[in-house]
Amino acid sequence: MTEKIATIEDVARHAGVSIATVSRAVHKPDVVSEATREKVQTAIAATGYTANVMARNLRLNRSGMILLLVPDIGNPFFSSILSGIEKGASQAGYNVLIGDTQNDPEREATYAAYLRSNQADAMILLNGRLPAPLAKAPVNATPPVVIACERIPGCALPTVIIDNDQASFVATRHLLDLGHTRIAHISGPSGNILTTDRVGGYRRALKAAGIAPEQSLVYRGDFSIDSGIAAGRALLADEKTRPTAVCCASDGMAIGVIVAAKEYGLRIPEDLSVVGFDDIPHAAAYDPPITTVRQPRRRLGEQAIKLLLDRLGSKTPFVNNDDGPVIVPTELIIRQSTGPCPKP
Amino acid sequence: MTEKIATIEDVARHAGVSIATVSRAVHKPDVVSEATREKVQTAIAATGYTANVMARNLRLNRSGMILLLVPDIGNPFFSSILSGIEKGASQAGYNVLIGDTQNDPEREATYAAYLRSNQADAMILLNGRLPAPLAKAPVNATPPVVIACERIPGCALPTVIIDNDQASFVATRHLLDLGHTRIAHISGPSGNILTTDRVGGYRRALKAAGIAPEQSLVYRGDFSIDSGIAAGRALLADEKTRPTAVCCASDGMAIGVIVAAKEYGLRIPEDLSVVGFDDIPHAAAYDPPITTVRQPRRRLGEQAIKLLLDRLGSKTPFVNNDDGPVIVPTELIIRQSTGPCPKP
DNA sequence: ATTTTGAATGTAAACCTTTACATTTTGAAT
DNA sequence: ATTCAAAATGTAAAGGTTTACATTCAAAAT
Repeated sequence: MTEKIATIEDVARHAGVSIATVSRAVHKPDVVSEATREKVQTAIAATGYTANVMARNLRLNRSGMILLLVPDIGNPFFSSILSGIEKGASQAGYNVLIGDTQNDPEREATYAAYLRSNQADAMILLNGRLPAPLAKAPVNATPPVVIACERIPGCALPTVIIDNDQASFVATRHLLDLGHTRIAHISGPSGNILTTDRVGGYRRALKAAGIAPEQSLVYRGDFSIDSGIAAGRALLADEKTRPTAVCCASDGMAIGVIVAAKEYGLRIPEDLSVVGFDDIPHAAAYDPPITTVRQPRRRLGEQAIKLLLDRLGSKTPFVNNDDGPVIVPTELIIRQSTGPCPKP
Repeated sequence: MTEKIATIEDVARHAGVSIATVSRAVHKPDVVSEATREKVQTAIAATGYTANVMARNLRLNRSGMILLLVPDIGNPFFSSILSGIEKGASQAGYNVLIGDTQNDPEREATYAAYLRSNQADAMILLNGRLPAPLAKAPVNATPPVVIACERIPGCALPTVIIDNDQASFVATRHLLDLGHTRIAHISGPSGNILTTDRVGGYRRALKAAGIAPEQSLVYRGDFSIDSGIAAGRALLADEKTRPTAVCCASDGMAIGVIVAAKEYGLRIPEDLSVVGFDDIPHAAAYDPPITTVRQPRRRLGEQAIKLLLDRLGSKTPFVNNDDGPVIVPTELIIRQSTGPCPKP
């Protein structure tokens, strides 16, 4: 039933040459005579031969696989990054294996083991945490790992990120410029470096404007729409203490806040201004279109894979240059979810 | 520098046994004596041994990889399906390699070649098209392939889908029940089976209500928000011929239509009713929340991987049972984007 | 004491490549 | 014709596993 798959030996027999010659005809055509090369080509076509990648990789001691760890593949934020990475990788002859870690350290560890077991040649981390087995590695061992999106403090591995602190600063200042003074911030989950950095930028902007940050105006979410709704309901419940503007760490949460605001009968942006983060496609199509910080997601992915391939190719050790992480610029996209502070 | 990675031989030496015993101690513990098993365990721990998966797979003639072909990883519709598949696969010890084909037949062919070259043990197709190399395969050869989401007409491979015709019928009838008679349909790209089936259900519902389908009320999109905006602008431009309801083949396009409708000053649902398809998370959070056909996406994924693993395990040939494709039920979720037909 | 059995372990082949090295062939230079 | 160099090809090892088969060993049965 299962038709036997042709091996290099079948091709060799068919072409009347040795297996070494077949291999050379394929991989080093210039070292083989014109006539033989053709014989081999014919034989390959005749047998329908495809090299057994597993055997090949075993011999070459590589897997041709790049492992990509993402916290949540369901988040559309990652998909463009991913496609940037995928494109670069496949051009260089690599496949991208996506590991959806769901923020589970155990899953991270499992995937990280792929490096040791030769299932992956390199790894890109989008999840902001060094898997345990890697963290334990000796200092001078530099695993082929690149970090993107979420920097890992104290980790010297090559990194490509945006300046989250600054981006959040700019977003908050946009609201300040519109005259808002009671500005809330809906952050990511605690322990997440994005949370730290973006809350930091928010506070810095307030302080720069001479406003004392209030603890009660910072609310934790998890980047999802639902967490934005919950945060919005809590923040906006009390008419007296209600902020006039909210700065969110994701577009999803911004949408959630707007949903909650509408429940309270608030108009956007007349009664409440809302800023998002990421600029996912749905941000522009929402009602109202959402002012947000655009992340150059595709570029993030492209830079990450570039950094990785450069290092893999050049045998330069996997440590950051002295210049530190690569930082790709963000842009505040002003749409219609933000407006002047309402007069009391 | 690069610390030598321990092989099974190192473990054997360390434990004072043969490599065969090491292998057995790991994979067939019951056939090895208690004492030896412990010696081996100690040796493994001491050497930090991890089996070279490549060598192992070469020997076992498997790759442990399931290839998943999706037309567009950026479409959030796929992510839940994906996570359902991933979960089932990893429980069975498989990895999922995602191939983003971008609807490019060449990329599809490239990925399909992975099956031959032992880079993947099986394949799940979400892209509605049999890659060329597979289509050419002899009739009785049944490659380990499962089809999900988009059925392939005339293809006997195991398939799990929703009843697109019926779902579209129900969505359209919902609008008819509300008194609408001028109902437009925004479809997927031509050549896509989803387009055929959903347009079919739409027409069937109209006919059942005694309404003659109008060609000008069917507009092609590509499932994206932008294509929905374009379709909406075209459909709603002329006040005289404007439909009072639109049935869309994706939530993204429904959102696009609403964006366009608002440009014309139309209120949803008072002036125009809109139905989506898929029930992505953003559908419920939109303003207004969108009436849509919920696809049980996670279940689709789970069923697909189940079908695949069953076949892989049982050596049953990869053809559909006589019962035909597995059909998972859909549900019309009625929200606030649909309402009674406006009185003229 | 000898044979038989069964369990535990070892030996070596096989999986399919790539490639260093050895050998043969070719063609030019003597 | 002979020699030599270069080009083309072949041989065999290596890569790390798993496993069929062979061997050893201890204990039970005779």
